[in-house]
This record gives sequence, structure tokens and C-alpha cells, in this order.
Amino acid sequence: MGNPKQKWTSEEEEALRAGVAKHGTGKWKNIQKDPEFNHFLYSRSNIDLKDKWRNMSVSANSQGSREKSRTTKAKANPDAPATPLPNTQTSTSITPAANGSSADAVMDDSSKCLLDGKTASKYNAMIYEALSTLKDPNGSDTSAIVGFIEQRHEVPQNFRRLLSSRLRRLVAQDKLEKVQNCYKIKRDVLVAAKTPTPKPKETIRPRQSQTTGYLGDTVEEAAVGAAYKVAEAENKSFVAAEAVKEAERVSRMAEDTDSLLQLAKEIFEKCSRGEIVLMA
DNA sequence: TTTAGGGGTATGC
DNA sequence: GCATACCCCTAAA
Repeated sequence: MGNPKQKWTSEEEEALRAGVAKHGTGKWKNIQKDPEFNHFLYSRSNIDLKDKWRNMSVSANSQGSREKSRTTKAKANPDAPATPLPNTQTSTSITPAANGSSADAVMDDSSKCLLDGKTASKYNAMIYEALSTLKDPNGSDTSAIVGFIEQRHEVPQNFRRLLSSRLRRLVAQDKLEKVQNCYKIKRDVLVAAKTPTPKPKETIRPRQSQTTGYLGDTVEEAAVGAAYKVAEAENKSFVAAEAVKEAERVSRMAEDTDSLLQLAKEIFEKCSRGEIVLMA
């Protein structure tokens, strides 16, 4: 564009790494001003540092291009911060994504009243699972639903409040039926949801004639069973996604630990040479 | 003012 | 042509 490209030297990269190790990610201005790194980074702006760190993190995560990693992250979960980390990181100041901030972001999300689509869908699945399993003909009240879900899933502190709003929303969407203070899955929703392709009349007729008087129960039972299966499948899918996230987080922590080990070695070597090492 | 995220362009393969 | 590196712009905190 305007200025000619100025390739990053290995010294600059090292200075940046050391700066991040000292100040943490996101403290680009501090790193840039730090006299310890300034002679390497004087020609770089804080924005340059940020961009370079971003590029380094993309390579370190070997996720292909910057655009890929960024756009997918940002669009899939706009609330989650996408700050990456290539290598070193102190435990002070800013907490990087690599140390689990993405997971934390999910946790943070669950503490908000406004749920993102994924969380809302997760809660819906939990609700359907609870109602399908409890099978209370009069419906289940909020306490029963909360109790059921708490036994099976880890939930945030204000889960009850979140669940209440979720339940109200499902009632508003005509997916649940509220009778007094109890909630139950709407029959027509169950039937519609669990029979995705409408069956031809011919296939239904013989059943109708055979099960006159019992039609409601049979269909309902099948629908409830199907609803339970769907809820179960959704939950399994969610658990699998969480497991993948956790695996990624652990992998990144291992990389961080490695970097810290290298840093400790350097400090040890300096100390053993009698050099004074200043710690921030 | 600083940072994060998105986008454009140059460069190397 | 594609992936990557670098630079710039802009919104948000």
C-alpha cells in the first residue's frame, strides 16, 4: 500500500515474544515503549506488533490463513474473543485465549440473560430432555426441570433465571404449553417435529383403524421417545464439541508451558553467568 | 488513546 | 492461483 513492506527480522520477532512474555498480549504499546525491546521495535507501531502477533499465532496454530481462522471464529461466535497466542505468555495481566479464555467466554455467555444461538439451543435440548423424561401428564414446574437438568449437566449459578426466560420464550414460540406453573411439550409440536416427512395417508390409515381410541397415546409416546432421542443427540453433539474445545485448550497450554520452560532456562543461564535478571 | 478485527495489497511458491 | 505477510482503516472500550 503506502509504505514499502518491512519484513520482520528474527530479532524483532524475539523481542515481540519477550515483550508479550513480560507484558502479556494486548499490551502492545507497553511492549513497544519498553526500553528493553525498544531498540528492536522502534520502527514498529503497536498496531504492527498486534498484527505480527496475530500472524505468528496463525502460523503457530497452523490453521492456514489468517482470514480463515479469524472469520470462522468471529462469525461462528461473535461474543468470543479471538485473541490468539503463538508462544510465550505470562500468567499476569491479560489472559489470552490460549489459556482458556474462549472456554471462559462460553462460561461468561451462560451468565448473561441473552443467550447466543448455541447456548439457547443447548438449553432447549435440556428442557426437552427433562420434559420428555419426566413425562408428567400435568407438566413439570420450573423447580422439577431445574432439578433434573442440574443432576445431569453442569449449569451456571443463575441457571434458574436463564431457564425461566428460556421456558417463557418456548411458550411464546408455541413450542411448550404452560399449565398453571407447569410446562409440557406441545403435542402438535412433538408430532410435527418428530415426523419430518409427512407420511402418506395410506400408511397411517390402517393404524388409525386398528388403534381407535389409543391413537393419541401411541403417537404421543412415540413422539416423546423421539423428542428424547433428539434431545439426547443434541446433547451428545454439544458434549463432543466441548471436548474438542477442551483438547485444543490443553494443547495450547502445553505449548505455553514449553515456552515458559524455555524462558526459565534462559533466566537460569543468565543467572548462572552472574548476569542480573530483572523480573517485571 | 489503545486495541481488536476486518480488509486490501504485495510477495513468494 | 493460492497462501501468507504486511499495512491500513475503523469501531469499540
